[in-house]
Amino acid sequence: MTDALRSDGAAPTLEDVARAAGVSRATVSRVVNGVRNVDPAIQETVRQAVSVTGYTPNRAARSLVTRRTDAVALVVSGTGVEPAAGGGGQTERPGEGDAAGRGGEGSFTARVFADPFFGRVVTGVVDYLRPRGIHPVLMFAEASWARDDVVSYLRQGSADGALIVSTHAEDPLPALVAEAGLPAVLYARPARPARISYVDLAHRDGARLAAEHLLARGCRRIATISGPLDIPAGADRLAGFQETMARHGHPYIPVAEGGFTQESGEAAMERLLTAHPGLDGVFAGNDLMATGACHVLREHGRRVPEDVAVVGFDDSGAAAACRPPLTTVRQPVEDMAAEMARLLLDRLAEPERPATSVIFEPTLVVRASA
Amino acid sequence: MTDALRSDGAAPTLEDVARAAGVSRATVSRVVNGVRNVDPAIQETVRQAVSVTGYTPNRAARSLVTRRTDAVALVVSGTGVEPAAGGGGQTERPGEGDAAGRGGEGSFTARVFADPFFGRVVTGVVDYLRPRGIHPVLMFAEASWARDDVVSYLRQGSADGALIVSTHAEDPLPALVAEAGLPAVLYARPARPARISYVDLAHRDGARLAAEHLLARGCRRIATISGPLDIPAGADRLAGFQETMARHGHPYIPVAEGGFTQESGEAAMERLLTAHPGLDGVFAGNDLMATGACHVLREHGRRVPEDVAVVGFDDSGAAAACRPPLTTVRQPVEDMAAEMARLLLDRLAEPERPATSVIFEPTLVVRASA
DNA sequence: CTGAAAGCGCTAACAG
DNA sequence: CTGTTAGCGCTTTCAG
Repeated sequence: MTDALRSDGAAPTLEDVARAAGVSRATVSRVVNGVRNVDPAIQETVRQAVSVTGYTPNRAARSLVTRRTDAVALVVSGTGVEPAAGGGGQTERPGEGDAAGRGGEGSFTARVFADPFFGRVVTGVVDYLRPRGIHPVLMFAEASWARDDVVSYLRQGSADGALIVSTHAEDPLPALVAEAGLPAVLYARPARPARISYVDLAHRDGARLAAEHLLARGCRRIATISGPLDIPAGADRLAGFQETMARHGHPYIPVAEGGFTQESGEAAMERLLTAHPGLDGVFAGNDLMATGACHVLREHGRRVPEDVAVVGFDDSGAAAACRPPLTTVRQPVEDMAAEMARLLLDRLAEPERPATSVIFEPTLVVRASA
Repeated sequence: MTDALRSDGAAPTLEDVARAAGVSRATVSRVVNGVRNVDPAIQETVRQAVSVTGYTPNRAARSLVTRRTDAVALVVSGTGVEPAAGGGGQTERPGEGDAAGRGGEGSFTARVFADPFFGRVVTGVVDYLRPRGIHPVLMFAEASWARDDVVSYLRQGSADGALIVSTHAEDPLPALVAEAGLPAVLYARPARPARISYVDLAHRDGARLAAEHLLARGCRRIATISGPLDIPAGADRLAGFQETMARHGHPYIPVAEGGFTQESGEAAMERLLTAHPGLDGVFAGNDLMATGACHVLREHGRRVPEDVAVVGFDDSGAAAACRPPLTTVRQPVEDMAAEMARLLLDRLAEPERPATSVIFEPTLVVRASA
């Protein structure tokens, strides 16, 4: 277990082990890689030599010949968490100076992790990849230069493929990656179909669940706080909700658009309450906004769920942390992320495999808020 | 910009570019790497050839000779977020089967990201590393096998060094890495000093700020919800708080230990309230627990801050999201994480540089809760 | 079943 | 300033 047998400080190589074991590099390579057809006795000798020398295979050297890195890029792409600034994220690349790139509250990465959603994606991906010896490299692609980084990173062979969380419809990354023929899987259906696998949630079905629950509960003056409408998840949840409500005789539903943040949920709830003081039910596009709605409702003297019932979406940690705990539509993010990883690994093992998509069904989780 | 000039599907190599430009590989390498001493005219020719062939340097090949990967491991180590199970995280490595390692609510990775703290660390690290072309590889080291993975990952030269978030005092990883002589920087001072750099917060000073604020506000029946006492950050905050209170004539302070989660904060607050119904001030070891405390206080009819003042710690997103918004002690996590990254890069540039530590000073952020 | 030999694609002396 | 020449450490035919 020691790094002995080498005068210089350099790490021991196959050559060193071979010499120590009195065999050839090829043989050592075979036993290290568990290739069969090696005499058990020699196998043992080699193992000893490996442990005596403290040998560890050099990954760069191995990658060079196998053309595999056992790493995948986990990229968070234009997420719609971006501020409603003009342009389209085509900002300049930040300087390389000392003060540059220091993450204030406003940096893209900071905003990304402010939403529990991404932590769940990471969890699902990592838990699937880890037992398989694959390592995730974290990347963010909020601007043109960052997208180029992702593409060249993959083209350099620094990672075997990419897992892309791309919630924003206008995100150009999926197309870029697909055109370049790079192995990738998306979280969320791409705006324009491409030869690329993805996982997604049946958002409309989830919204239907929420609508039916509110209705079954006896709510009759229902409003909704939608997510950003330029994000498919936001738009689909709204559409599904309106659709179901219409089918049940409520063709018009007041809607206030939010930005998937608690703060925006609070603001939206304020607007809704001002315009419709008598409402008795609210469906929010995600749990963060639902939490904000609860706060505002209480501040205005409304009891939840007695006076106003509230249903969220996602079943993130925020749902259970809310007071009262939120009734919400569960999006199995961890499972979806794991599936995304599985699809990528399948594709890597079998490059010709056609692109596929897996759509998950949401479920209603009833807690105290509705 | 096209991948032309190569009959087979293989990626173009330096050789291809050299041929296209009518120069040697060495020259192409020079211009690609921006080495001076290359005739401007030839430089231009080469650049053209690069773009015509669609050349991208192969990272494995480059790493093999430079012995650099431009990647660092970002590892979350035994964090004390672990359940209070016996043993010491020496559990078996999970199977490699299909069902194994699928991240339920209970997996280590899931628990890690349930705390906003880690997202902030990632933010700080990524924002510092990105402009410098370094990529973070996410790793978790909650058990013995996982720690070995980290060590061998580094020894394989898969990453140039490690950024280790190790909050738990008993965590063996810092020592393992230090002994192996691998470049690394810690977030939080190691239990036993080692030749390894770290960043940390002056926890006691932060607790002092909280105590003084509560006192200045007029609170006289003060209690505290501490973090896990086997985590230095938890113990130090408690010690600092008690110390300051004692100095101000309050030698005895009721304390309930929590686990840095909202839920544990709720339970602790219940206990405190039962034993000391008349309390008028609470200092919680972090914002999550403070949020839980606020919930329980309200449920018990106490107004915050009128009846009971609450001070949190960290100034994480939870502080602003809480109703009322939390007065809290700010830990500049993003800055600390960036500094951690800076220390590592310095060390990589100058291997002989001695280990250093940087201690950050907390500040009080006054909001509505106290 | 084992060894010899040929590279993978790139950088870095060292000559010229 | 540019080209030639060695490898970096490993896997993988191909012989034996």
